[in-house]
Amino acid sequence: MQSNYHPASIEKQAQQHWNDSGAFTASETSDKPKYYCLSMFPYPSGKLHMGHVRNYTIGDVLSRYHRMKGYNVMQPMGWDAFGLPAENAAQAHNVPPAAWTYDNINYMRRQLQSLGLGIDWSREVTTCTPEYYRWEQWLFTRLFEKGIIYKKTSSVNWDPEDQTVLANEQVIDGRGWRSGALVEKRDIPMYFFRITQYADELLQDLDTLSGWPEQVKTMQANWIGKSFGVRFAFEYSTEGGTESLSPASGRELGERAVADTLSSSPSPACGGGKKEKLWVYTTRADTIMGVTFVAIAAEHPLATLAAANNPALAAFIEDCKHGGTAEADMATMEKKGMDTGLKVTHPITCEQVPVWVGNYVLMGYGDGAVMAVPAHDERDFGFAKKYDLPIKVVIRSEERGARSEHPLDPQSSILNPESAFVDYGVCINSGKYDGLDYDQAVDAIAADLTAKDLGEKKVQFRLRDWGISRQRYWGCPIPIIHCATCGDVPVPDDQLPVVLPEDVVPDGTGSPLAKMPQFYETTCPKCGAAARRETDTMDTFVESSWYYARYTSPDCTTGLVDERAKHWLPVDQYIGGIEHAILHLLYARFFQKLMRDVGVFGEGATQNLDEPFKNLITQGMVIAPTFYRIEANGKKLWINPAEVDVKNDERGRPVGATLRADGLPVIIGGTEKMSKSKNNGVDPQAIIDEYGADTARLFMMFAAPPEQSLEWSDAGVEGSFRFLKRVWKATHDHVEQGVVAAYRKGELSSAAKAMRLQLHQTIQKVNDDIGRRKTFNTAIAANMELLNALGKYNDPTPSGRAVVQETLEAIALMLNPIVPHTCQALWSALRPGSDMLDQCFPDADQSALVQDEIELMIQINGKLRGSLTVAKDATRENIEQAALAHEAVVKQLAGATPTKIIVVPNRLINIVA
RNA sequence: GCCGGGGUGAUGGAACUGGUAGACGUGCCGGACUCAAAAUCCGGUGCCUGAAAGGGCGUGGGGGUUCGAUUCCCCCCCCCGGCACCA
Repeated sequence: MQSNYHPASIEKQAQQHWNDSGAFTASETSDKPKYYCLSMFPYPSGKLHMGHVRNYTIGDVLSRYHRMKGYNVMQPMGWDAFGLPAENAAQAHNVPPAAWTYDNINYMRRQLQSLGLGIDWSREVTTCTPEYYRWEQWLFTRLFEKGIIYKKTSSVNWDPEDQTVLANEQVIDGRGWRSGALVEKRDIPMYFFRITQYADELLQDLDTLSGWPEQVKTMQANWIGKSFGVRFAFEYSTEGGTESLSPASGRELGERAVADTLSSSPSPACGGGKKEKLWVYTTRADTIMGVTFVAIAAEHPLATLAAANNPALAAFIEDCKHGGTAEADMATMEKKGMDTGLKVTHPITCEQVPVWVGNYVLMGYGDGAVMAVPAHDERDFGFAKKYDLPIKVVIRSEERGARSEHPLDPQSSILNPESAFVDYGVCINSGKYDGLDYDQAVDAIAADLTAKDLGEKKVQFRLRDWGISRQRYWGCPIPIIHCATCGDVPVPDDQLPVVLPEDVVPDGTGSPLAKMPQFYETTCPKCGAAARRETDTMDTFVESSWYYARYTSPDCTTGLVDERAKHWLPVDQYIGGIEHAILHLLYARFFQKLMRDVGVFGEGATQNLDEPFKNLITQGMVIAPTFYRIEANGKKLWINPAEVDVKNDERGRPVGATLRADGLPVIIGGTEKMSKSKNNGVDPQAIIDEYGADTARLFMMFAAPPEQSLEWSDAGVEGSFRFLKRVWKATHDHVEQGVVAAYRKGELSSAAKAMRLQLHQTIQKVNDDIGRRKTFNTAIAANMELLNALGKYNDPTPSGRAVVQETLEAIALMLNPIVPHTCQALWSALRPGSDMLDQCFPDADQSALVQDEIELMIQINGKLRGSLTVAKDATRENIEQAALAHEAVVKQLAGATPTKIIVVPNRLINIVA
């Protein structure tokens, strides 16, 4: 064994050995229980970043731990290879996205391999290859035929200068990121996945995911947003103009045709005559008597109607079309509105209520119109204040006589309301509903609306259908052919895949495929006439929604997956960034259900295949300090931490920083997510080259638990490297002393017994930390403590050395999932001729854990005053007596009699005086 | 704006079910080794007070429940993630 720790040669040798032995090739024929461990696959952006290293190290630690626990482990890897960055890079470097992407993949694969991950590379999938996306297209055609995929128009960000559709990310302060032109909303036809049809199942099945973090389930449940409310209509008479409300202007309404949103029917409700209906949805029907206006979206057909003879309104509606489509922008922008001049009839009071257009009303949610109750809704309140609309209070706080702190509550003595009273309470100023609580009022009002045929209780979801059409080149072609006579025809199986040409360099204007007759000119599969192929591609979220299934059958040419899917699915452990908590994870869950229902997994194979991911870890970000200088033009010049020296004061506090190149000061910024824009990224490759992959892995696992953000620290990396050197040296020094024989029971000194007690306590803790808690940082800390204790334990006798051997072997085994190269070598030294790949993870020796005495803390009035060592089986009386006789207790009590003594077994005694 | 998460020494973090706050690492201080430095090893290190023993304070801020609160409840501040076309 070499006396010094040389990671470069150790790691090369270990990786060679793992490759040669095919150690990580997963087989379906093993008789061990399966463990499918999946990390979110990377986008091939160029090179690995620290977030990847963290993600894949967590996956590898769990894979190797379970392998050592007797599982048949499958850990695959692949590439989420379609996407926008490839098109941007293509434009910047004049190289086709395909070539750029494949180059990146080849470079990043080598980087991943140098991390020593136990990956089955024979299962690698790349989403931009026809072998992969062929099955995505196949599934698309099946879903299209089932009606799960449908077409409707939807709003996109339109850059009028570049004549192209922009992603939300490409819209900055309402302008196109390249052109700087004001972005407009534009309605175009798109294909949608009917995810709302699965809303209830997606919500309910969250309860079955006991291995998911609560926060992720909460976020998904809120995203799906099931609400119980009332959908009802305000009526109004039309004096001409309804004929302009053709169904076509009801685009965006999705399932409900405009005829339903603005339906005509004779109504007996408030006066006779032919009436139109303006539908709204509310979860607060109990406040219906407080409605003082109705707000509709700018795109609402009624707004279009009202604007026909109203140029000011038309201009306002036009103005609402500027700005991006992102919900965060919509929700944070200034609330603006304009009176349409139209009045509608309140369905209960029959009063006339004004209709306003509000820029905050979303056309894509519900009916695109809302009832406004300024007294009891914050947004309506602000709007009413701004435009001086009436505020009618119809709810007071529930407890009679209780003094509310809200000025809008009649029971309050406070005046000048500055916010709405949004709590639930009891109806007032509401005629026959006075005195009813929320549930009673909603029941009564819904019943009255139903009787008038003007509404009913309704369950509504916040979740919207998933639009997947993208007017981009570098994506999976949508397998549809447009025929003048046959309509939208799905591409037949024998014509799949629709291959994306790979030699295209997009120019940033419009969609390249739409300019390529050789791509879009085709014939209709049904009638044979000349037809046009769809030139939109799919949202790249589609590829990442089913890749986990393809890993089970990566080479299958007869279907999306074959029978191997049933062996491996569901994924036992999924690991990825918290930023995917909603969209990706919801889409993947949706796809699992789609594939199940299409029969991808075979007939009668639905058991256990409702959900794709049994256990989930959402890892935090990798963050690092930032440094910058203010340039002459006032802009910040960000400087990489690697080029900066930080000065600390005598207590270690940073007091300043200088640029190494010129020795002049730089400004210390905040600690933020590693990014190109802040130039605070640390290249994993540099760390691997300098310290080895194991040091990088160890630091990543030690610096923070997986779910928290992880702060990069060069000194911390040094510390991890130091620890590996200490383990190496301890093993080396021991092995150099020669072979040891096993000790016999009963011959151990008390120091040796204490050493073994700590060893087996550590083994127990590490099993719990890795297996149950997934807190690798505390597992590593426990091993550090153990090594520190071993350094102090110095027993050169044969039995003493046997305990050292036992401890060093256990340390190598326990650290193996985290630093596998080093432990592979340590094991060879400790057990010549034996292979770490064949070893099991250690279990604690229960007999070593037996203790005769325990230490109890003594508190007086909850304050720590001393401690007491008692026999393990001491009675409560014995403990109390011993505590009362304790020197510190006698002194503190000063003769007083305790009123109460609390004894918490194995922990403490609290004497209350 | 809405949804979710976080805030503990100089610093990354630990304290798992309400029971010893600060494990382990980093930094810093002191010592050993060295001509010297680096590396390595040993000791110390929450703050205030005290010669010491000890005492007081202390988990973003304010309040509450409890014998006992970093942990549970209410209000507030700040930071981060997501918001449907970044992945």
